[in-house]
Amino acid sequence: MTTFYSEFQKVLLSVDCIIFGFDLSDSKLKILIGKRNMDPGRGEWSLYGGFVRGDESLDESADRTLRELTGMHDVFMRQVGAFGNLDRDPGERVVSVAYYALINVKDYDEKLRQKHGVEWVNIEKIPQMYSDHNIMVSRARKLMRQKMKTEPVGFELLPDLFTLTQLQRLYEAVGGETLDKRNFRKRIKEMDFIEKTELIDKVSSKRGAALYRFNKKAFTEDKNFKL
Amino acid sequence: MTTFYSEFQKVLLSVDCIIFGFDLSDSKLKILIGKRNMDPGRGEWSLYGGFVRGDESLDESADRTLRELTGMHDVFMRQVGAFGNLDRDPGERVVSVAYYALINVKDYDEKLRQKHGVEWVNIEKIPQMYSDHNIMVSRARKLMRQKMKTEPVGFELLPDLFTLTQLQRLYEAVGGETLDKRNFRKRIKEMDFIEKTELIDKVSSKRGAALYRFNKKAFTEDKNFKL
DNA sequence: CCAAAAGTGTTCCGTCTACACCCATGG
DNA sequence: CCATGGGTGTAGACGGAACACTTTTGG
Repeated sequence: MTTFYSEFQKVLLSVDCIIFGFDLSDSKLKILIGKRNMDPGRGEWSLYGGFVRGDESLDESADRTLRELTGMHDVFMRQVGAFGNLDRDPGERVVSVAYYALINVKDYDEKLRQKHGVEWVNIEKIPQMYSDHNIMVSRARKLMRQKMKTEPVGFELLPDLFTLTQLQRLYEAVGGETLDKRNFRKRIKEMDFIEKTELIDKVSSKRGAALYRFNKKAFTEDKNFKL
Repeated sequence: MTTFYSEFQKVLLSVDCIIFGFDLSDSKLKILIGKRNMDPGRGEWSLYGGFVRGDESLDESADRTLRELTGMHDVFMRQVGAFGNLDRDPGERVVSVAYYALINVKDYDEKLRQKHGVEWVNIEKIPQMYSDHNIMVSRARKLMRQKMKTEPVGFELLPDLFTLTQLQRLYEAVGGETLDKRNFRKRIKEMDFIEKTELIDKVSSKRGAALYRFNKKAFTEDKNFKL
């Protein structure tokens, strides 16, 4: 390979994933973190991450890392940014590119989760983490909240079929404030791409709640979203 | 130095700067670009950039790069993101972190500009550029627009003293739509941190226009912005 | 029979938008 | 004296926020 820039120093590149999930049982937004099992920083809480290979783009590396952890593919992911302070890694210099992902918790194989030693932690109760990971999380959260408000990505955090109350609880968890039920439902009704099905969910309530579905196809043609 | 991760491949890191300026003479938003003077891609239009040194953080590297080009410091800069597609650099692999900056055009020494061979180009008329630089610009522009709407950073693009018409033209250029003069001024009047001075600008009009100033101190105490 | 969640409209208020004329001055 | 940009207020439309009761059914 031709080398044009040989006089410059190279650095190690890693990706770190902020994996958001929505816990339907307690209506809390959570992320996956675990105890670091390598030096430096062994034993500290940490995001799941890995090094970027020479044969993959940053996005591909993030995809692969997430797949390693969860076995899932075609997951909604967005870059948070690059983190490159000199002191961010006590060993040698590592620049890390953070990504956030939105996954449906129920699609995540519990076995895999345990194997990797990660757990779902309430976004409001994230412990002190390794290096700059807390900063990554707060930046990711801000971006994710912004995205959720302006684009229909919240459905990535829910099952294919969901009740309106579940959807509302999700938006409440993300926005950090309770919402008015009637106003919320009024807005939903105006979005044709959120379709009511004939199915009834009898788990979460005695009376039963209508199940809804996000029609991605209908959205691309439609295009008006605001929550 | 202790080496923890020696088995992983390292990559070259660069920063690229999207430098926004507002041209008061034609009320257009512009960025600084030049013809690339190194291989690969010699002669193609390109953002100004440079490689990250081993002894500086990413933010510091972006600062330094901007200072090299403009001689300016304490400039408003924000990271756009990391760009790391495999094919983005025809030579060897280079991952680039893009930053955007907002500068007051008149603070930029014309001699320095010519020395570096860069010019101000209307944001609406950016030519095809080297590698993924066009993508960087469009991403930067989106972030910058968002920032301008929600935080008082537009003043970075103007002289310390400015007329309301200049401010309005700036927001029109950024938003891509003309604004109503009376509504615009009404909003300004509600922001106490935009202070009217006793000074009159006689350059841009015969009658003369009041000059305003952004009071940064008053803002941090105040905190309500919406344009 | 009652606890618990689902479902459903209307009114009010504040915000945003549209809109037109007089003023001051340099040339 | 007129062309040019500076400066000012109001009314109507619209969208967002507040708000309470009935329904269904499992236990």
